[in-house]
Amino acid sequence: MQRRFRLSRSDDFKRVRRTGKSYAHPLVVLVAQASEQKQIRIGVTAGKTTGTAVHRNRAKRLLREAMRPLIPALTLRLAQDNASGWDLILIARPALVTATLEDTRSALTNLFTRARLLQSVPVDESPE
RNA sequence: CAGGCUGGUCGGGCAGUCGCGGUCCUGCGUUGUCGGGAUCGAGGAAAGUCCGCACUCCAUAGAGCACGACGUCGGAGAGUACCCCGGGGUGGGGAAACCGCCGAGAGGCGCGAACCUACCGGAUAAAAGGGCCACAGAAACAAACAGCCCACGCAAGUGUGGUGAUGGUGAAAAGGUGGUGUAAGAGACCACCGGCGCCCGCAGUAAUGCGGGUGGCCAGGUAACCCCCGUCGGGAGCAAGGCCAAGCAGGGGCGAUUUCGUCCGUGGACGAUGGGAGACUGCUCGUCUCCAUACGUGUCCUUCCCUCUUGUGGGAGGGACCAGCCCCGGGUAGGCUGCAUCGAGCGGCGCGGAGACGCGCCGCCCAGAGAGAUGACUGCCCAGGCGGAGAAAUCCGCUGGACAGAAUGCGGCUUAUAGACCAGCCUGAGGA
Repeated sequence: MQRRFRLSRSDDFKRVRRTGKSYAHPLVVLVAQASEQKQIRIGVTAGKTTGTAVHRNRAKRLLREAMRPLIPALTLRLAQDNASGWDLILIARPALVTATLEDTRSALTNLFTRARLLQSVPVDESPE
């Protein structure tokens, strides 16, 4: 996931977490808020409860790697609906440390479907 | 071969696909949140933050006190970092890391290799003091419970005195054995042994060791108690610090009161015209937006209540507007820098040294984010583990890699760590 898709400013994080709408999953929590900018920006977070620095890094890398192939679908839908952009925050939960890439990806598609950012799940994956 | 000790090394490898960050180069009818290429991209502990140094800011005439840390000897690090003086050096001074490294000594401990020593300054000891020593015990540094002895009080018994030999207590009760001596005893005295101090000699750079002489000095321990002696020590930290700097607030300045028409009527509304400011836009034109001097009993919008001619008036509340631009200093958000290689730097070879390490030559340039890059998947292989087959070599299957993630740099320490390898040494057993 390239840096240009990332949410990086501290103020943005605060704003989204305060006013955005959140969706929970055992592995990860999604917080979403519409923005004026015509693009998707994603912030990835792992708190102290996730574990040590190694575990936090592992969780964030897993989320970014799982997120990467989903970005084209999200931006496509953005173009179709001519809708506003979205600022998203993904918050890792402790169980994510032991999860595989496949687990993480299905968790994300599940969350995006529930948040109505994706219309249907991709072909060979199903939300749990 | 088994068990053990010490030191060191490594801590998965290769290939492919997809992906991320830095640096450099490069392409363009498209200058991009663009495309292409090259190259580099975590650790031995990156961790804990227990310390030292560099670096930065603050404080600081000099000296001392207080407080804190440390304490066998020699060496390496290092005559380095750093400080001082000077125009100029072959100049002067000179470190540190909560006991780090090498070697030695002393004490302790283990069969031994080894290991440990805040148990290595001082308790009369280069020189001076204070405190404390639980329980038990008569008494813990001054002392007489029992016992022993003598004298006196007639005696039994008791009291006064002497005694540290005997008993008991205790971690510890004043060096041990034998003798002399004595009322009984005691280093009170003597011989030998042990300890301590002093003197001399020898060995060693030294700590210290050995030998001789000498002093009855032998009345303890504790300085991770105060204290004394010696040495060292300003404080805070990269969120240090430096530069730039939206917005808001502050200070200063510039800033348009045009004309005509219509309507209500001492002033306004609307339209036109001209004027001012900003944006598009670097400039001209043009277009668009805003402004009309005004913090007032202002204008506009709106909610509720009363009046009630359903329109007006009054009251209470809410919202919007009354420009814009320029300059100034301080400075918030934010940005840039510090910050990524030229250093007590790393690697190789040679030489010197017992070693820490030093010298010489050659080569190298080696991560750098700021919501934080170094990852994911697949295949093959490898150390190791488990199971099976086999007399064995070996083969087959399954499994399989810990602790852990840079954030100013370097150094010391501590802690975590699956497993593997190498070297030296010790003990025991067996063989030649």
